[in-house]
Amino acid sequence: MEPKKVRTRFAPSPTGYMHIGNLRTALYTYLIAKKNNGTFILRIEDTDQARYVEGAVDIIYDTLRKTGLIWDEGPDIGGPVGPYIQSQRMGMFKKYAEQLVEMGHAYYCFCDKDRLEELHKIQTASGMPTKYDGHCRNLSKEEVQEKLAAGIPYVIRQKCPTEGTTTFHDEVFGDITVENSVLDDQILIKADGMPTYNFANVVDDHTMGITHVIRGNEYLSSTPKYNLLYEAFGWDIPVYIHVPPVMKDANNKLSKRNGDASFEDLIAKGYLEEAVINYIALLGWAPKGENEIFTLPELIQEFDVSGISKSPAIFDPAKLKAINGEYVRKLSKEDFIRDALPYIRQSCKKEDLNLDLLAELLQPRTEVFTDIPEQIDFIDSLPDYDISLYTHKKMKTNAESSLAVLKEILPILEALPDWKLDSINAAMADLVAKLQVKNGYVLWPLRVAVSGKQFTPGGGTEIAELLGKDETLRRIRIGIEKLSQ
RNA sequence: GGCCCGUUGGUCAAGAGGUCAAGACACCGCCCUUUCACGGCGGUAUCGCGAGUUCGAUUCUCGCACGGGUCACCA
Repeated sequence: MEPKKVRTRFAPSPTGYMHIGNLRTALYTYLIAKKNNGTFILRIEDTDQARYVEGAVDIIYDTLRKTGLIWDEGPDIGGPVGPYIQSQRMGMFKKYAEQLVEMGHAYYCFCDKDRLEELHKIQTASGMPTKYDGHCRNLSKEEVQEKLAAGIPYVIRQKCPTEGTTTFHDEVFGDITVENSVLDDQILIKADGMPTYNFANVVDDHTMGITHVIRGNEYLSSTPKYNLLYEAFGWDIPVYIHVPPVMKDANNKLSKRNGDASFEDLIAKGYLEEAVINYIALLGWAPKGENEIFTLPELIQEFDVSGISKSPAIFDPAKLKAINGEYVRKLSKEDFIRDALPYIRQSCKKEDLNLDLLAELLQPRTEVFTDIPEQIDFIDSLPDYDISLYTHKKMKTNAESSLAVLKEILPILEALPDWKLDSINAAMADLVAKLQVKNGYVLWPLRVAVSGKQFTPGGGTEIAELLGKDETLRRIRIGIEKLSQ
């Protein structure tokens, strides 16, 4: 039998932000489609008007576009099985539900909310499982007609078998079997005539030809009921791929409510889209080989459902940072400068800044762009430092030796005709040779004097070039003054 | 509480009935080096517990513990 062309769908609710778990689901959904030369579909599930948020759909579009998860069919571009916005598909569901009633797989229920609440209370109090008690399950056709005619509000419920078991297969979790007796006769069509999510989802997935359903494993427990629906209609059951949640810590999911970072937040914090995608791919999925750094096209090659983990994965900011660092280092110098400039300007306003040189110093030392401002906060003005910085055991320097060295350096640099890194380096090398000391004996005091810091991107000579001759000399004089006191 | 699912280092995780139980991040040490970082080399650290099957279980089975999910006219 010719296998059906793979069609997957990402079906988010427009809630106003894209959280990491959701984005990962979108990624896996995309990868499974592309891996199989299939179609990746975007469907917006906006039927909960109460939760509707202005602009939320745009956030979904933006995020998917920025991360490269480009959909082949969707609300904005259409496709053969539209509409792709659930609220525009409302007309079709009731007729499917009525068909189910006729076939004996669903029934009208006239129970009002008070009765249901009462039932729930009793069941909870007596420790019984809370489920619909089947009150309207066996109404005769006449009774139903009568109530319908009388205009009594009703819902349509799924008629689940009460005996036996239902088994379904999941690509991640394997075969799962449940007792039919625990299945609730869930509502398919609400009193307002609209479908519940559970029903709409099944009908939408089928009518859109979805072959692989990728979703969070919180849906694992409702899957048997979905399958009963597919079977009742005689539809093909999709391949299920349930993915475990992304956690903040051992006990809590990553969520906006806990104040955890959304995709947008991470980008705002200076992370690169590619790095975020690469990292979240690794959260709950392991590649076959030892490499962990993959671009999106490489992920398509590498991804395999068998590598998806069954257990939850804790989001580790340290690892994300490390991976981001890899991507920052891979950037071309031009791209690095473009992305880093706003962060550079946060703490360095100097006009005639040698961006080229600064970028070379900064790029290997930057894991996240937000590291940058603090690294270069000494450029605009010399920090007020303590002379203890001049003491470095390994360099064999102290305040006294540094003072002597700075006094040697000052006239040499004052006399230096062209202020270029090479000539500064050469001048310092000459001094080192003349004094017959180690490089650091001369260069450590220089760095401290020009930066006022212990750790800087690049060494004293690079900083000297960056600062320019006048400022460098000024700072060396300040150093001499500090050390002379 | 019923049902379902899960449990390999601090984190992500590979793994197979017999392995010195991969790799990455983090951490530590060394090298490189004018500091830090980058890069290179090395190190510490893991199979939840108890039975059973077996010559041998981390791997298979069953209990237990712990954690998660689900039990809406929400999605």
